Parts: sequence; structure tokens; C-alpha cells
Amino acid sequence: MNLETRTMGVTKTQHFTGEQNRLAALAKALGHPARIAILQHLLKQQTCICGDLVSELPLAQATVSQHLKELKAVGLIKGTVEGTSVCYCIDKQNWEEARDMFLQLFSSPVSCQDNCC
Amino acid sequence: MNLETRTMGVTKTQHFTGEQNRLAALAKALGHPARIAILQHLLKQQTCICGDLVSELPLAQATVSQHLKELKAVGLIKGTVEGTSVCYCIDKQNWEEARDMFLQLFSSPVSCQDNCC
DNA sequence: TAAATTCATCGCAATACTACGATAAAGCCA
DNA sequence: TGGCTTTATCGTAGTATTGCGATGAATTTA
Repeated sequence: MNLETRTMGVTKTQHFTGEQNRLAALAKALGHPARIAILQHLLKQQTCICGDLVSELPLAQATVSQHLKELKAVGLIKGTVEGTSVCYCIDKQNWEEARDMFLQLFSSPVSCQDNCC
Repeated sequence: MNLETRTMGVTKTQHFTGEQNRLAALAKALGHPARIAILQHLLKQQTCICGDLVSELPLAQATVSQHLKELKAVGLIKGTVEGTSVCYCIDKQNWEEARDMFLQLFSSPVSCQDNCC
């Protein structure tokens, strides 16, 4: 029987490295097609796009706002109030950090072949 | 009022492209530090590692098995039964597909600067 | 000031995820 | 065969995620 504080349903982040947790958090933020679509749209636009993301996406305004919040929470995007509307764009610095971390993960050679195991 | 079939709490995958859904699914699989740790361990080993992943990770055997199942479900790893134990390793083909998809996402230039919006 | 626009947040409903003990299934070894 | 090892699956508990209508806050416009 486990007598330490039981926190069910919660990721045990304490037991992993900061890098592992950070990469996982970034991946998690990318882990929804709507958020992928948002990022792709922000990348495609030369200038920063505001809330017309809502009309681009097949989701209600409240839902889009929530996805934007999550992307903002991990730092992949940032938003600036511009009058009545809000201008969202990729956060270049964190975006490049994310790119580097994924790059590093995928840079290792895969030794496992078809007959490996 | 929305009278179409209401499926609450479920991602609306139908409304996104196959690529967006695939990339999101791969990212989601990477979205947990334990699964990052598993993949890093499998990448580090020259030969395929079996269930001693359990002793490497700070999680119960059932939990590790569940994470392995998820990684297997998106195709990032594969397992082969070897006597009593199971040998897991990176699925080279799907791993490279994943790498290419993330690479493509991050390859777009970010035009947004500090004073962008 | 009053109405309209834009967006965030709240609250709810339903599903998904995380974790683990218990148990089952499959193979090994004495 | 009987026990042992290894791993998958089941069941359960708790938290997180997804989605959306309703509402609120901030700003613009009439």
C-alpha cells in the first residue's frame, strides 16, 4: 500500500528532468489539431492575425479562446491588445527553443532495424 | 441551440485535415515526460531494450505498460515478444515520418518580431 | 451616454488521461 | 506439473481536457 500522498490522475513531473517536462509540455500544447491549425495560420500570415482565427476554425469563440490561452501558457504565442481586438503571433524566441528541442530529440540515429527485435 | 449530435469532451477531428490530426496525435503521444523518457532511453540504447524500462522509470509497471501502449498506438515504437519478456524499440519508419512532420512545422520562418503586434 | 464589437472567463457536461493495485496470460525452469 | 517471471489488461479513483452557451470586461462608435 502506498502511504505517501496519493495524487491520482496527476502527472508525476517531479520525477523527470526539467528538459523532459518542458519538451512534454510543448508537445502537449501541439497535441490538438485546432492548435496545430492556429499555429500554421499564424506562420502563414506575414502580419500578425487577430481574432479572425475564430472564423477560420470550426469551433466556437470560447473554445478558440481557450486553445489560444493554452498556446500562450507554454509561450508558443503571444497576444497584444489592439483596440477592441487582440493580435496574436508566434513568440519567436520560444518557438525556436521548441524547434531546437524537437530537433534534438529527433536527431539521434535510430539503430533499430526491421529484424532488430 | 445546437441540435446536431452533441459529443461533449471529444476533439472534433472531422473538421481538420489528416495532416493536422496526424501531427497532433504524434505530439500528443510526446506530451508526457514519461513517454519522452521512454523514447530517449530507446534512442540511447544500441540494442532494443525490453521491460527493464520499468526499473528505469519512477512509475508502476502497469503505468509504464500503458505509456508503452500509447506510443505503440501512434506507431512510434514497436514491441516483439522474446520469451517471457517483450523487446521494445523505435519504429524507424514512423519515427522518421514524425521527424519530418515536426521539421516541416518548424521550418517556416517566423516573421513576428518584438514590435510586431 | 448608449449600443455594438471583441474577446476572456465562468460554469457545466461529457470524455480523456494518469496512476496503480489486482489479476490474468504466456512462457520459463526446476 | 507447479511455481516463477514478465507483461498486459481490468477496474477504480482522481484530475485534466474539450467544447460551448452565457456572461462580463474593455473599447469603439453612434
